Formats: sequence, structure tokens, C-alpha cells
Amino acid sequence: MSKQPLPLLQGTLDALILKTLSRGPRHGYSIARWLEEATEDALQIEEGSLYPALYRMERRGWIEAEWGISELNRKAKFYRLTPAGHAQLDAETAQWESFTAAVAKVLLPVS
Amino acid sequence: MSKQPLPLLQGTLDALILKTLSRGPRHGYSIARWLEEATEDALQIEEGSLYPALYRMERRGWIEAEWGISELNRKAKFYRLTPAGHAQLDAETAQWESFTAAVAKVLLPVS
DNA sequence: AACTGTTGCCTTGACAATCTAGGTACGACA
DNA sequence: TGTCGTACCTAGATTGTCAAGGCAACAGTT
Repeated sequence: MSKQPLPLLQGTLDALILKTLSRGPRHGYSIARWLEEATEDALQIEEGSLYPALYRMERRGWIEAEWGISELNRKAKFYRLTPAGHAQLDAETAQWESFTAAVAKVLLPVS
Repeated sequence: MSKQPLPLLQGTLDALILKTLSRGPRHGYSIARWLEEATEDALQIEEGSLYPALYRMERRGWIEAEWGISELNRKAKFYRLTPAGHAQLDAETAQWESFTAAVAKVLLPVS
């Protein structure tokens, strides 16, 4: 009964990152670690997914980057949410709730 | 406040179809209609997604097809779940629950 | 000084599933 | 005859994730 991390459903990573950043600025590596910790390692954030996602979101104006120094004294790129990003987070959260509610109606019917 | 159908998250369609067929055999078009009805039109099942999904699942041995006549007297291909398909449904349902639970921990924290 | 592990960022290419936008055929019905 | 709904099918584009690499720099050990 070893539990290996679930593959991400396409489209959920953005929301997860936005939510993480809504708690305060973080650098990429730290976002990944925090998400894994917060989900108790149920999700694994691949760097090959993470960094493209960050660029995508920066390009769309949801987040902004700034170089700085990490807690461990290393160069790191810190991201923070823009107002547009906050709005996007709200929208994606609402969508996520609607979507899971819809799927649940099919997959987990009430009786 | 018009509500347009949500795009499907990649990977969920299989589970939705399997669950639909677990209630009894159906033809493709009917699967789509039933899913839309069951989710109160929150989900829209595109035929360009539906039919490829059905072939995929047939190829994998989760479902079996047979030509027949629809309720409306038209030629239609009826699908039914195989034992492997039933097992797959169970697996995907469990995965779905784990995944949504993990995402919820991030997106919808308890307080 | 050399080595090792960790942190932190980045990129390329493959892959998989969905969607767009077409198409065909046929029955029902006006 | 024409139109609408049913029912199936497909090619191509798009999108996001993942696998699998690589690089640089710091910390701690030996």
C-alpha cells in the first residue's frame, strides 16, 4: 500500500500556485515544497511543470517576479500576486468548486 | 451571470463515462446527454472528446461495443462495462477523491 | 582542498487529452 | 421537399504536464 503522488489534473497547478502566493511572496522552489507539505505529499510538483507555469502566469500578468536572496542565502526569484492574479485566483477557485460539485453528482451520487 | 459549461479537466472524462456505463449499457450520444443532464448542464461533453475517449477505453479493454438500435429507431453503438472497466472505475474514483482532497487542503483550507 | 548533498533555476522534447470545426447518414415531420 | 434532431466519425491545433536532462552556488564533511 505505498502511496505514490498523484499526477496533476491539467489546469489545477495554476490555482494551486496562485493560492500559495496569496499567503505571501515566495520563490519557485519554495512554492513547490510548500505545496507538497500542505498536501502531505499527496501531490508532487515537478519542476518541469512548475517553472513553465510560473512563466505562463507572469506573462499573463497574474504574478510578478523579483530576484532576491532565499532564507538559505541563495539567489532566488520571488513571485508575488498581482491584483489580476488575485482575481484569477477567485475565479479559478469558484470554477474548481463548480467543477468538483458537478463531477461529484455523477461519481459520488448521494445514495 | 450566464453560466457557461466548464471545460473538462483532463483525465476526468474516462471516469465520468465509466460511471455512466456502470448504470447500464448506453450508446455514445446518450452517454453525453445523460452526463449533461446529471450535472445540470454544468459539464458539456464535446463529441470530439467523447468518441476518442470511447475508442481509447475500448482499446484498453474497459468497455465493449455492440451495434444496435436506439430508442429513437436509429443505428447506434452501445457500450457496456467490462470487469476490467469496473475495476478501473473503482480505481479512478479513489484517485479522484484523493486528488480533490489534496487540492482542497490548499485551495479551501478549513478556516 | 576536494567531495557530496542540497538548494534553486532553466530548457527541450515527448506525450496525452481535450476542443474546434468540420463531415456523413438517416429518420421524423411539416 | 426541406429542415431538424439524432448518431457517429475524424483531422488538426492547442494546451499543460512530465521526463530527463543541465548549470551554478552554498554548506558541511573529510
